[in-house]
Amino acid sequence: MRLSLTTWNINSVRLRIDLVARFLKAARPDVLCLQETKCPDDAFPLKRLKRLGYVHAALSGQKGYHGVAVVSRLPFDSFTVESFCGKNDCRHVEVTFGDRAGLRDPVTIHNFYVPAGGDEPDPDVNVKFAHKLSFLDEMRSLARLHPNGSQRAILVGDLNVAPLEHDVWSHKQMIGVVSHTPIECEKLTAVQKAGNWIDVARSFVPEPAKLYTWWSYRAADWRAADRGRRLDHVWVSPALGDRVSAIKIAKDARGWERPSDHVPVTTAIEL
DNA sequence: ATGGTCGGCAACCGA
Repeated sequence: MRLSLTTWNINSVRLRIDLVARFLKAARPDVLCLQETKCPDDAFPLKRLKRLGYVHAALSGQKGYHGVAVVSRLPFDSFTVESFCGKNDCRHVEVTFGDRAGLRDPVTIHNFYVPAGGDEPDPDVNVKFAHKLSFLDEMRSLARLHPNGSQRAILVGDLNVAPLEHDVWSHKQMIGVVSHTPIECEKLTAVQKAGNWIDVARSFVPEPAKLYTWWSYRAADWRAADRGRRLDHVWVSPALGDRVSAIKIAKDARGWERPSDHVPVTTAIEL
């Protein structure tokens, strides 16, 4: 069986439900992982998604800020949420597909929304940056993010860090900008190393090719400037390393009407 | 070097 999975920071799922529908009709992934839903669970547009065939949902939302969700055409066996830094701010949800999806060997999917970290890259004066660094430290030490040799796991989401030199339009000009500072790049890499996670996008498109998933709203012409960053990631455990058959970054979605500043990233995995 | 734009929700906060 082939599982296709999309991660997308939607920046308000209610405002952009028509764009979600447009994407799902065209791409038909089995699983959609959303971040920044900005939507309490009881207001999540489930009916619309069900009509599109996504009848299973794992929601962790709240009013106004943050929020993550996994919607799926396949049933999952379980879902849980993890809290970080002593806050319940809806930045993680995890689902496991197994028997109910017809899988003998289960697969766990972690969907993350890492704190953006504010503007000032100094944890002593900026509590948001301190929170981001602590969040990454907690991710690194969380045992459930250390899949063992045979465990099949996927970690996706808006990790709000562009860790490699060519994950930003200008390494030199971005080195002091939150999302690409050395300390957060090191901490995200430490999360990846601690869990032996494979960076799927970079295994298909190695450096020095530029690769972005986000373009700022603040550019007069985002396409012409092309000052992007790779903030959205798909990682797989070693057991799935040679089973990823494709990855696609849907850059065209950035040009849709009233778009999110992030675009969908879709992976296909042979299970 | 600076300021530039969004969305939620009703004054700013978070991105």
